Amino acid sequence: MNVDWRKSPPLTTLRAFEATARLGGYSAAARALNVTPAAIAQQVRKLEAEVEAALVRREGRGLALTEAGQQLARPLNEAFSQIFGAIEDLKHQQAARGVQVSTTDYFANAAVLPKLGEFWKAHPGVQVSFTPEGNPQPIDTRRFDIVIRGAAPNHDWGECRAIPLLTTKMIIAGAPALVGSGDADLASLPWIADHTIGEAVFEDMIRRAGCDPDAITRVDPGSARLELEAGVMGYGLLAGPEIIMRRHLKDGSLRQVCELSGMTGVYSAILAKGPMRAPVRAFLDWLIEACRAY
Amino acid sequence: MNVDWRKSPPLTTLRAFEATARLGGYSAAARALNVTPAAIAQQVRKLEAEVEAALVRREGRGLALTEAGQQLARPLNEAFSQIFGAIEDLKHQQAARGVQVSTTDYFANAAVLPKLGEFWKAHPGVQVSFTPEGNPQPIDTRRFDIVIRGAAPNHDWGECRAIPLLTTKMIIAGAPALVGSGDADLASLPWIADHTIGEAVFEDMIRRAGCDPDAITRVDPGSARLELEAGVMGYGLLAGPEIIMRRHLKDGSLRQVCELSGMTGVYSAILAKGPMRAPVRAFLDWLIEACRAY
DNA sequence: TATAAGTGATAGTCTGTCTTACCTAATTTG
DNA sequence: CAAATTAGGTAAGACAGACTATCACTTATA
Repeated sequence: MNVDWRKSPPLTTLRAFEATARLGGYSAAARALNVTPAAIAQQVRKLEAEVEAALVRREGRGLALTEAGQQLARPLNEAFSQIFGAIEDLKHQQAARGVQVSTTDYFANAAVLPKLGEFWKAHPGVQVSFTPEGNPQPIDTRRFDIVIRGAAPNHDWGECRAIPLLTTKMIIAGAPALVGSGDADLASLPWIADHTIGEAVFEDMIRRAGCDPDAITRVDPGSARLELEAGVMGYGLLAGPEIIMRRHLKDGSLRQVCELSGMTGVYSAILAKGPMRAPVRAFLDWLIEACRAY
Repeated sequence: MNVDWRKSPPLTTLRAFEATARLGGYSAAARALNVTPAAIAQQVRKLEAEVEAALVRREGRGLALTEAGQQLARPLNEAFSQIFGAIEDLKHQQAARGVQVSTTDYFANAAVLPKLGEFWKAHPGVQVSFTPEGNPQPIDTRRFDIVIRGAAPNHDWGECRAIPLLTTKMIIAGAPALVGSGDADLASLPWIADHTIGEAVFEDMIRRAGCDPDAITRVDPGSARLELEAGVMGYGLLAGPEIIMRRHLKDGSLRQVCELSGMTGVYSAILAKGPMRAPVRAFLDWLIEACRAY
């Protein structure tokens, strides 16, 4: 139906009257709407002036509806119930839907999963679904509430909000068996075609390490998810963010060859602009806090 | 259904979104609600924050609804249509209902009916129903929109609004055949038991005329409606407002004996407090103007 | 009769909506 | 292809309308 609000009374007056009719008095309506009875009385009088009819009549200590009042009260009650119901449905639905997170495998393994138990404990009701994707994969903020990606500090995320989670050095590392204990001759060793941070960044790193991207031997394990494992197994050098190799550096399965000075990676949470659902905010807050520790 | 408005978004945001969804954009919605597009955009964003979901998405030059938006738009549209319809129904019904007027017979005959044609002409759509009642008859502002009654200027109308229509002298008059051409001996003549202004006032008038209400001869024509006619026919003296006898004074069928100085009658329109329907206001305005001429 | 609970009325405060102004993006038109 | 038009985005300030506070008054209930 075509509704022309220009010749309709303010909605607040309708709401006040509806509550008055439903609850049987100004005082009760005032409590329900969290205002003073005087406010309700004013609104109802205003509505009466608008429709040019008496809607309530004083009766003893309370109020009674006039015929016109009863006639108006029923549809108003139904309509407001419908509105309220629609809002509630949407809200619940939003709150119930878990948090959809897209991460790079390695970042999830290195930084998120180890601490995720804490989040489960703190927010038992919130379901978080991870979808590991390659770092260069396009960012779909329609499907995902949060997309975690690594990039250079000055990366332009376009339309989206980007919240920096942690900064990591970029390093070159390899299995001890490959790189030995001292300085290694990087140009002579094979490189794992590390895709964790993107191809362009990878080539930049190789140049910064003093090698020619086109001249080196590249080893591609076939899947991005196997690159780190391939590095640990000694199939080649790994170039990438320190954070994703940290565990292996610690337990000795990888050894850092050099640090690419003047180069840092930033992992950010990418979100669509606009409102944020409560569970998303909860997870994001936790994520920011969790990453601060690294 | 029990609606708790304390955890529901402001209705203005819902109205703004509903219009946006129905009309397909902020600009169109703004035109419909008679505000600027910026106002609509703000309201919709506020609603999005409230329900924690994106409702609209920019698409080219215009907008498109998200899934959540579509889900919310349908019930809102229905509900607002219902509200709007209920208001419209009530308003039309109010406007269509004619004006119910209760008058005293004589006042209607003397002051209202002669000019009523003007009102018909000026307001062809408005139906006015007159219910002649005796002046002392109780005033029922529930059944009547306007009650016209005569009384002393200081009369207390209680709960109601009283709008003075015209002031009239109180006089004593009789048929020429009864009172002759000079001064008449009032005490010796019969009096019509004039009820047009009320019994108490009638007795007061007789005293003011120098007679004892208990000593005079009273002629009661049986019905208040016949009193004036009885006076014209010479059955007795009439005491009452000048206005209701004026026509007869003019055409010579009645002759004024004396004027009760210090006594005036006021005919007033009595209305219930509260809002006034448009046709009622129209008639009242006309009535006030019409009475000013007397 | 006292007390509590409700409505009626009004003046002043204040919150929230709206406007203004300027911007960018996408379409249409000369 | 540039100019014009139409749409939405954002921020600051103006303004209206809703609300509060407080009075008086009425009607139930103990």
